Parts: sequence; structure tokens; C-alpha cells
Amino acid sequence: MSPRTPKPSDDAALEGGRRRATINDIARIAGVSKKTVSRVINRSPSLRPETREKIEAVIARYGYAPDPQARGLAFRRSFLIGLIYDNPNPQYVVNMQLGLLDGMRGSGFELVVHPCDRGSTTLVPDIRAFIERQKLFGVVLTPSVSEDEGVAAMLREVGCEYVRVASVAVDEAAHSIITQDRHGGLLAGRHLAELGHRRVGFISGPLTFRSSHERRGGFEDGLAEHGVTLSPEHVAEGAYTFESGLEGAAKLLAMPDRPTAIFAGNDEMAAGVLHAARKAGLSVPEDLSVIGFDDFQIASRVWPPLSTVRAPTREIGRLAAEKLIGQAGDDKRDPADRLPSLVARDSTAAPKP
Amino acid sequence: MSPRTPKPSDDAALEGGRRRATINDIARIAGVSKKTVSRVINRSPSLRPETREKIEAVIARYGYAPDPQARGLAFRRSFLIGLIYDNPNPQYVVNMQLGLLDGMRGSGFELVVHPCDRGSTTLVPDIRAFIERQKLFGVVLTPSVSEDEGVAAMLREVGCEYVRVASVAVDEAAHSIITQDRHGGLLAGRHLAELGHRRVGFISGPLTFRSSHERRGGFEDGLAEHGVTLSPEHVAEGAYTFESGLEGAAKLLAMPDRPTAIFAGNDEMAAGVLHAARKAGLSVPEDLSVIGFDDFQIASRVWPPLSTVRAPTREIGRLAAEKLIGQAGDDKRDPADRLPSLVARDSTAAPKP
DNA sequence: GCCTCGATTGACACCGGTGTCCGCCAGGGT
DNA sequence: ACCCTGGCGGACACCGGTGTCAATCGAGGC
Repeated sequence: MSPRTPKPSDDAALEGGRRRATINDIARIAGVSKKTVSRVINRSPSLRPETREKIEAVIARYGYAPDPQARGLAFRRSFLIGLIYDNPNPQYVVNMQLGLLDGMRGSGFELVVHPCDRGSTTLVPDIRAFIERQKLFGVVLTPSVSEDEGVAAMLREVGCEYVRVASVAVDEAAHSIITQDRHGGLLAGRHLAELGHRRVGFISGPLTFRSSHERRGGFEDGLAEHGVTLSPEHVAEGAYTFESGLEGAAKLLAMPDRPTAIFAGNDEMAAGVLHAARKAGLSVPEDLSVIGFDDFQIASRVWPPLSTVRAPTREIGRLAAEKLIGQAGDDKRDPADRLPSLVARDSTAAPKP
Repeated sequence: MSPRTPKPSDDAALEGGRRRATINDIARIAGVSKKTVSRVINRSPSLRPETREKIEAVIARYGYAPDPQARGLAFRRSFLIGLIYDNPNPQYVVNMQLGLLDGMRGSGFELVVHPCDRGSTTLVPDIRAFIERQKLFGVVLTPSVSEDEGVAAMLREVGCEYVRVASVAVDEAAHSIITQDRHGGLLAGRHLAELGHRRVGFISGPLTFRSSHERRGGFEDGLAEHGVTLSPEHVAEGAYTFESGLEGAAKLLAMPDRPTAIFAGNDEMAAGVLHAARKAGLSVPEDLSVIGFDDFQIASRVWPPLSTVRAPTREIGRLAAEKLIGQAGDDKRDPADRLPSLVARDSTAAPKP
């Protein structure tokens, strides 16, 4: 036994699968230099086909996979992608993660999660430290951090790839995935107007979220198609939380000319609206129609099952990952997949005459 | 301009913060060898205090942080921790992630997420490839993958640190975090029995989950304290899903001697029970008491707000991370934090006489 | 004052890849 | 036959850390 670690070419261990192959093993066995193996890995064009095939055969035989750490060290960049989010909704976060993983599958990248607090005074330096420490290849930002220009400026400065998921184009196309919240709002407005509602209410998300404005704007567009307008008194400012939905609805329902239908900016708030209606002695949908946004699990768990607008979060995540790692390529899927769609359940109906 | 990359000691860029300090910079500036700097980073005991202080001063001055990739390359191990899960509940996943991040904060580790499918025939090789590719420092497994002995055997074989979060001790203490589901079940049983219920039902999770058995066992214990027994006919096998809760409850409620209270193995199924009750024309809690398990958001969103057993998932995650990275140290917190606790809301009441 | 010994510290190789630059080679022009 | 050229492949340094082992140092023992 040598006092040092295994000998430079301990082929027995390699054959037995007890040791992972390195680029040196592959080079030695294929009878080429490690640089040439590196060329195969990196798809360098200047390689004779027979050389490439010979090396690929050895790689396949030993199940060789390059070490991301060593590669990253030489590249001065890791193969990690960060998900930076401050969205408090677990279902959103998980769906986004699943979508990102869909888009990254087989790419050799891994997903590192990094929740943050947009309100923190150290937001930018914190994220920056995270990126520089891990030399992240890129990051995906979701609302509302995705709407923060300070963060975006820092990302450009440190030269980190990034994609911002947002309601509207907040950056160049190469850095944006647009969630078309406005379209979703339109579907909600159209749905209520088509049912015959003329006096409707809206509970918005926090005004610091672009989606709040987009969903409202789209909602008004959808109503306008049928000549219905949203009265400013029938708008309550919420916070995308259950409690804020409850309070907002309590306020709207206490009005003498209370709305016959309420569009809540997300399902959580819509659940709050259902509770408020129950407390006010109103039954849904007979006395009040309610529609939410997101179509998360909660929408079908409450009573009555909630009509809502489905946001294709997972699909959005997939697109974001593909854009980030540059495989956006030929997208053959139906673009409609990326658009919100209406899910009519039992919480909406025509108003009582 | 040299054709090569920046000169070995471009101090101007360093001072200006345009270049991150490396161990070489610190060594040169402190007037020691890089190995000595390495000793400071790794808290080597054989270092004269004044040497250490001198180097620490330089490190602080330049905000130096060692490169995890380079360190990992030399250590043959990354500073990444994997979360391997197949739990479909988003809230569980997110809470677990948050807990893990709590426990990892400041440790220099990062969290990489890896959902998997326990039913897949390539489960073990897939996880193995993930670990070996990234040379993960360690992984945290949650139910139900945490209960898979094939996966555990592989982890021991590859020499990856791991912690299994499970209902019962499935491994040595060093590799286990026990969630005390039995205690949670006991609280549910005791609660219903104390309210006066004598004919109770239970909807279990999948029998492949240990938690299903533990929650049931504890439930029976709690009932037994008050002389109540759980009749086998009043047990339905569910799948921890809303639909399965709906179906299980429909079955139980159709019985001539239907139970006056139902304990559902988790909140999702409890939500299903509420729907089934409504369809059967029973009101909760007057005609039927319902209690769930988890205390996820959904519990307080449904109507009536659900009595349930709170599982301290985030806290469990923190403990798992601390155990994994060996900082379990002096745990001054109240151990009761790790125990499930009863949350009585409005879905349980005394049975009608 | 000289020697021994444990505590410190440093020189150098190495982890597993990539960038740079140079040499070799065959083929085409003259 | 000679030179030039471009394609191909290799030698070597380097990315930023750590392991090994030897050198150095100061103090205590004689």
C-alpha cells in the first residue's frame, strides 16, 4: 500500500466501477491527449470524425461524465441555475420549480433555490453574494423580485445570465418571459359579463405587483367588451393573501349597492371572499359570483369549487429554463399553452334577476 | 495589453472590487503561503493566534470567500445538499425547503432540489447518478422515498451523507429525523374521544407510507384512552389526495351506522371529506366532525375551518439540515416544537345526542 | 552552549477540467 | 521539389483550492 491516494492509473478500480473515470483515463485509453477528449465533450468542430467516434466509444464504455466542478473551475462559472423568488405561495413555487426542472432535464444543470425578501434593505447585496459565491450560470426571477430594477441592474453588472418572469415586458425579450396576466384578467371579465353581471367588484393584489394592474386592466377590458364598467368604489386593494381577500370582500359586501360578482386577484383571496360571503349570509353563486386566478389546488378544495383563471406556471417555468440555457430552439408546442385559460366551476352563475 | 488573461497580481482590479480575491491574493498580501491561508479557512488548530489574526484581517479587508468549486474539487466533494422528495404536496415541499435553508444558513452549503418518482424502475440509479455527478455532500430524503431501503443501501454504498425524515426510526439515529406521526394521531383520537364521539372513522394514506400506519396507530391509542375503539369497517384506505378523501368519506357516510366523526390522514383528504359530507347533506360539525393532519394553508381556507394536527415540517427541515451538516450541537429549543400539536378550529364538536 | 522535540509554516504536487499556442501533416499551387 | 495553408491534435500552464511531507523555529533538558 502506498501512503498516497490510488495510483494515477488504477485500471482495476476503474474496470470494477469502483472509481469514476476522469478525462485522463479516457485520454489514456483512447490514446489521445486530454485536450482532445475535452474537444469531444465541448463539441469542438475541428475534430476528425473518426477521432471523435473513437473517443465517444471509450466514453460510452466507461460511462464517463465530466466533473461539473472541475469544468466550472476552468470555465469560471458553475453549472447551477438559481431560482430567486419572494412569492409566498407554495403552489406557485413548486410549479415553477417543476417547470424549470422540465426545461433543464438532460442539460447537466442543477437547480438551486433561493427565497428572498423583497423588502429587505440588503436584497441586492444578498442576491449578489449568492451569485458570486456560487458563480451561478444564471438565475430565474419570479414576481415580485423579477420586477425590481435594482436587482436587474446588478445582474447585468455581474454578468450573470438571467430571465425575468413577469406580467409585462420589463426587459429585452432575451431576458423576459411574459405571463400574459392581462389576458387572464380579460377572461375573467368576459366570463362575468357574459353571465349578465353589470355591477362587479375587484380585489387586487398589492399595487407593487405588476400583475395586480395587469389583471385589473384585462378585467376591465373583458367587461368593456360587453359594455360593463368597473366602478372605482368597487375595487379593494388586497395583498394576495387569504386575510386580505376576506377583508376586501367584507368591505365590498357591506356597500348598499354591493356587487353581484367579485373577481379576486388570486385563488387565496377568492377563498377569503367565500368566507366573507358566508359570514354576510350570502350564498355563492346564487347571491354572489366569485372568480379567482391561478387555479391552484385550493380552487377545487373550497366550497363551492371555484371558477378561476388557470395560469400555466409550470409551462412558464419550462420556457424560462430553456431560454436561460439557450435551448429555446424550435418550440413546436401550441403557443396557447402559455396563455391563461378560464376554468369555470361552480362559484359563478348569472345574477339573480 | 497582454494576450493572456489579467496578470497574476492585478492589485488595482482587486482594490477596486472589480476582481474577487483568491487565496493567492490573500497569501501574498498577508505575506504567508496559500496553505496557511487554507489553514485559517479550515480552522486548523495548529496556527499561531497572531498569524491567524493577521490573515483574518486581510480576509476581512478584501471580503475574501473561498471558491466552493475549487474547494470542492480538492475535497472531492461539493458543498451542495440535495433534497430528494416524491411528496406531491406543494406546501410540504416548500415548508421542508424553508426549514432546510434555515438550518443551512451561514454554512456555505446550497440546496439543490430533486423531485423523483418512487414508482420508477430507475429510481435508485437516477438518484445515484444525481449524487455522483454533483458529488453531493449529502441528501435529505422525505417520505415516501425516505422509507425506501434500496435507496438507503445505495447511499451507504456511495458514501454520501444522508438524513431520512420518517415517521419512525428507519435507520440509525444519525441518519433519522422522526416526525412523531404517532403522537399526532394520538392527539386527534384524544380530541374526538374527549368531545364524546364513540363511533369514529379513519381514512388512511397509502399503506406504502409509514405515516399512514403511525397516524392510525396513534389515533387508536388516543381513542383507547377513553375506551373508544376504531372498528375496522370504519377505516377506508385513501391516498393522501383530495379525491381519495372524497371517495373514502362517501363510503363511510353511506353506512347505516355511519361514524359521527372522521379523522382524515391529511388535510387534503379532510377537504375531500367536507365535500362528501356536503353532498350527503350532512353539516359539519353538527352532523359530522372532521379532523385532518398537517395544518397546511388549506385547513383554514375551507369551510368550516378545519380542526387538524399541526406537523412542524419547517422545524423538522431545520433539524434535518443541522444533523446533516453536523451542527446539531446544542439544541436549546423546546423539544415540544418538534412534536405535532392539536389545532382545534370549527370542524369538530360534540356529537348530536 | 548543544541537542531534541513539538508546534508552525511552506514548497510542491494534485484535484479534473479548459485556454493558448505550437507542431505536425496532407494537399494544392508554382 | 518547395512553400504555404488549414485542419487536427498535443504540451503546458492555469483555474483556486487542499494533502503530504519536509523545513524552520523557539523552548526546554542536559
